[in-house]
Amino acid sequence: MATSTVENYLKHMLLLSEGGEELVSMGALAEALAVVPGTVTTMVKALADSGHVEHRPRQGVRLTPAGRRVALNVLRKHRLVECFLVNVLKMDWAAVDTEAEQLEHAISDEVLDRLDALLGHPETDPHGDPIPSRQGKLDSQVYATLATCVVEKPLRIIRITDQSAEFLLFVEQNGLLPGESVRVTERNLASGLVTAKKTAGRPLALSLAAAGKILIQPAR
Amino acid sequence: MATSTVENYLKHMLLLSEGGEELVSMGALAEALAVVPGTVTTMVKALADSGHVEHRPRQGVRLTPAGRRVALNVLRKHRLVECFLVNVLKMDWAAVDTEAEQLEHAISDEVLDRLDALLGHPETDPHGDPIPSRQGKLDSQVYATLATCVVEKPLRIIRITDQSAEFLLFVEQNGLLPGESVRVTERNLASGLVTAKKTAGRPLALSLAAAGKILIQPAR
DNA sequence: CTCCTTACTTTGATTAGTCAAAATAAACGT
DNA sequence: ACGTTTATTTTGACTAATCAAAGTAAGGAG
Ligand SMILES: [Mn+2]
Ligand SMILES: [Mn+2]
Ligand SMILES: [Mn+2]
Ligand SMILES: [Mn+2]
Repeated sequence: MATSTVENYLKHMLLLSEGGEELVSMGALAEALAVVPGTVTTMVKALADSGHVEHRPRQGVRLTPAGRRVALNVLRKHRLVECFLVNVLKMDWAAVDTEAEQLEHAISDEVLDRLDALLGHPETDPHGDPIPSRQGKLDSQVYATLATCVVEKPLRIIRITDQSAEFLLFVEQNGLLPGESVRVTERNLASGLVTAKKTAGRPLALSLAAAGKILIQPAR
Repeated sequence: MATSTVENYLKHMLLLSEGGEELVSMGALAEALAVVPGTVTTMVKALADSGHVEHRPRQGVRLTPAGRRVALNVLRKHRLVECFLVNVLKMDWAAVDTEAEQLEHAISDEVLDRLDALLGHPETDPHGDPIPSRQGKLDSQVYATLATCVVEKPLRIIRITDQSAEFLLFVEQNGLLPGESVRVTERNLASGLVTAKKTAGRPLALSLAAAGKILIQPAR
């Protein structure tokens, strides 16, 4: 069995390569895993030996099909656990990522399947992040964000791509949860400010950086 | 935070001293944890340094109040998780011990509290094992067993003190679950056989060793 | 009392995962 | 093209947890 350290390495590689086939840089991986770069080099060489990754020295690293399989399974556990914590245990959506970070390594495939059934086979977690299917298919659709969308068109919020408790709390308190309707009333590149407005609410100012973490779709 | 290894050592010390204040032998701990005795000696000395246990060289080891506190919290997690797996996820009661062995180290106190509420604050797990209270109180009542009880009196099954899947499966298939009514029709010390009979069922033969793992109470 | 058995402890080695700091390679700017 | 910056790799050391095997202490059996 893969240790939880190995599972974390593989999962973060998957997240950092977001669908595509690009190489993940050692630095980015070190940053994501909160370890020093030398540690990543060492671990990646071990993961290459065990056939989970392909290591291109001084360029980066890429998951093999075997490594991707493991990573998808861990990510599926992570996101289904988040669903469980929010929908069944009624926990705060800002707190569940930390919990799931541990639980993703502790639940068996058997428990995973039963959780999935209990929850009614959800396709996204509470943050709108897509849940890999049991067969290992992961939705990789690319969405616009509040920083890139057209102004004044009605939008639907799809996903929040920042798991930090602070940001999620901010999003929640301003009613920008996945599923909500919103539109951008103004975007000023010079000041770096975006103004968003819910159908029945006062305008809300966001930095471009923050707006870029809120994925949207044109309202149907 | 205590590592999961430390949590396992402390939990098993608690289980091996069953309520009382007796010293736990190093050999028994090694057996329970499936490690060699030398490993236990080393770990116990470290646990003594961290104030979790008191080590009497060549005699045994005992939990300090601090160590007992940790152990009770882990045991509470273990048994509540078992309840969840059986009552909510409908898993087989013979399989949940293995699952809980991992999960007991991965769930936070916050999740623990919410699970407890979801399950309606149960007092025992699916095997009849008492669940330590949030305040650290553990029921230490001593029960008779099918090997020690009086013959022909009506009994109620309270608890099964063997977590092995084989034994639990056997118990389940013969309807000896906690809560069921039963009586001992015969006990032969020479042959080491006990015969038990449910109100509406044919007689069942058990070894004294097996009968001793089934705790009972006189039916009310 | 002496020897033996048994449980326990010690010692030395191993594996997984990590960091600090030095070494190296590639890219980059002038 | 040359020196500089930056990312990556290497090296040496450390912690937690483990085992194998050798050493030691106590408690009987005679
Ligand atoms: Mn994790
Ligand atoms: Mn999420
Ligand atoms: Mn455990
Ligand atoms: Mn149990």
